Amino acid sequence: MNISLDEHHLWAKIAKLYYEDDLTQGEIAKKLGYSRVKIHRILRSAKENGVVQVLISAPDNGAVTLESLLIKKYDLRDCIVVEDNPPGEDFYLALARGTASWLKQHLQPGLRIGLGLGRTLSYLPNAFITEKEIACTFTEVTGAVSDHSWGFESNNIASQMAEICGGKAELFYAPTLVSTPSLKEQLIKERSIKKALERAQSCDIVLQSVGPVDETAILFIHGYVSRMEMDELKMSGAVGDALGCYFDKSGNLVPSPIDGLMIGLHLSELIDTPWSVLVGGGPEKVIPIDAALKGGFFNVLVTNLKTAEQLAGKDD
Amino acid sequence: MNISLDEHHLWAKIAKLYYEDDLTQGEIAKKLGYSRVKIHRILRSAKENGVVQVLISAPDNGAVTLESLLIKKYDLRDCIVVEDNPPGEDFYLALARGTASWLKQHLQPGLRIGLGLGRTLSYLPNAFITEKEIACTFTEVTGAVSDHSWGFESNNIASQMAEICGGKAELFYAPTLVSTPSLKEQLIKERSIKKALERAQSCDIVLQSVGPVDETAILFIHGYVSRMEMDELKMSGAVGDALGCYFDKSGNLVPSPIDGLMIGLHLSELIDTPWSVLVGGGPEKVIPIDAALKGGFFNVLVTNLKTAEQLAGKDD
DNA sequence: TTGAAATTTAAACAATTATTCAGTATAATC
DNA sequence: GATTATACTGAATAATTGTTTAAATTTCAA
Repeated sequence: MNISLDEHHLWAKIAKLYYEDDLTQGEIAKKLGYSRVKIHRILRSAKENGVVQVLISAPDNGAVTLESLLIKKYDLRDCIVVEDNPPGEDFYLALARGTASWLKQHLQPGLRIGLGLGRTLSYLPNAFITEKEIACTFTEVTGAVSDHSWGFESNNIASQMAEICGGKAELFYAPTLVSTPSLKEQLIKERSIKKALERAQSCDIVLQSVGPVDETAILFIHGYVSRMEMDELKMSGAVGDALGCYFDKSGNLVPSPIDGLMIGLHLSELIDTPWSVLVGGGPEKVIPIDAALKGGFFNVLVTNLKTAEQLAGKDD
Repeated sequence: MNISLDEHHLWAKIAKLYYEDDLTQGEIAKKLGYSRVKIHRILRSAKENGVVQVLISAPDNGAVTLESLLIKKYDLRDCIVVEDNPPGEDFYLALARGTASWLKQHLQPGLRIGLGLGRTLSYLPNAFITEKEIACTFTEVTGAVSDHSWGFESNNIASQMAEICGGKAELFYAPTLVSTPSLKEQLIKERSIKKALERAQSCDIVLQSVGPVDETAILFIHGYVSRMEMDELKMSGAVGDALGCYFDKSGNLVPSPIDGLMIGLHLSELIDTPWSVLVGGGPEKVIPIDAALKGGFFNVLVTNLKTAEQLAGKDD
């Protein structure tokens, strides 16, 4: 079936009346003497054949395009792509600003916002400003990292955020990792820990990052995972972790020695969270982020342009 | 009120989800966590602020643009703009093809199509082809021009068209003009003429051209109007005629000596015709066409690019 | 602080748009 | 020439979009 010039002409004329002169399909039909359905079909053909094109132009077009692409690719609820920055403070700050701006849109009195672990998240309070107070609760979803050498206290994030908002903070009084499974078993039976876990599970929003399975991994740096264990994890296909849970490149959870030692929300529990926000970017995070999103653990992504491009480009 | 970058960003993202990914406003709202109305407002803002633009591109864009412009300017039901041609056969043929193509779209069994006077219309049968027969009636709406020196018989148009369609022709057995008003009075009392006039009045479609008030006017050339009469008409503001009725540049009818002598449909009766098609083009016709359309006598225009441009450009 | 005006919101409603469906016509195949 | 696909049409219906309304919230001036 080929399309005549006359047909194109008619499509364009009707498209102009519809899109430019804002007549309704019914008005056009009555005017030109066609049926309403026919006008509708003509408009559809016009769109399908490229006579009508919709152009969306934003100042930061690249970012927007990637956002919508990634929303589609990973079936996300939302995606925020921030500008690139050289590695360092500014890089994290940009991600934090993106996260803060998203968060501000979604904060409502009474909501519980869960905060996970990660360097990126620690910048959040610096980027977060509110005009008005919102009575929200900021909750730690994992035990605290005992070693404070990162330059921040995990406690502080929840407390700081609560302070800025005029809301309250719920801290998780337990270590992130314990040394034996039996100790974990005992701990999670403790009333206070149980409560903390329940609070974590009932968050409306959870913010969390992911880490790679290599020497830069925080758990490795802090000695929670030995090199041998990490090699084993790699062998079994693990490409990243979040909340201390490892997963392979397809997003399937991979068993790890840490599983029995981690105190806090389990990654698989994020699936029930209305908003689970993955914040992160950088070359080493591309594969972990891709995997985590494929696993469906997160439904919102905050990342930077470069990372977004690489995620968009991955086509396996 | 100024618009922030963030706002643009949000508009663009939502516009992309709506226009490119074909999500409904409701789906977007549920996904992103806004209300449906908010998404609607965002989309409207995006359109209003030029973030969303609709581009309509046809091979013959100029013609289409003029068509929609003239439809708006003169509140037409339809408008067809054909390509330019040097004065002569091809010029008329192009107009005839345009008219024929429009007519073909609108022919339906049982319709009565009225044919007026004019050189342009005489080319119609040459340009008209149908695949299938349509039982239409082609009717002459004025008396015949007695002098056949134009190279065609007015009778022939209706007959030829009827033949092509497999429909029937209704001829108007009377002269276009008589020499005294009393003769006209007597004639239009005649049963056969009365019938012919009734037929003309009950047309679903009437095709007609307009003429200028100058030495090129057919009525002048054939001696129906003297130079003196024409000068008088000009003095009283007449800029053109159709069906032997003169009108000024605003489309108001101007009394003329011919009014009492013309046998046929009166221009003012066209206002009740569902489709009254003005076919014509050329530099000398610009003012008459503009005037006739302002008078509301026609609701469809078939013309050529150049003429359309000049009509579009007239802004008085 | 108070209270009037302006804005914003979500639900209900109205209008428009999109799809389905059944009937008709046309083309292709046997 | 009969028969099956294929394509087109418009009425009916379903879905979506747009507008109104009235209540809630915020803003601003006194």
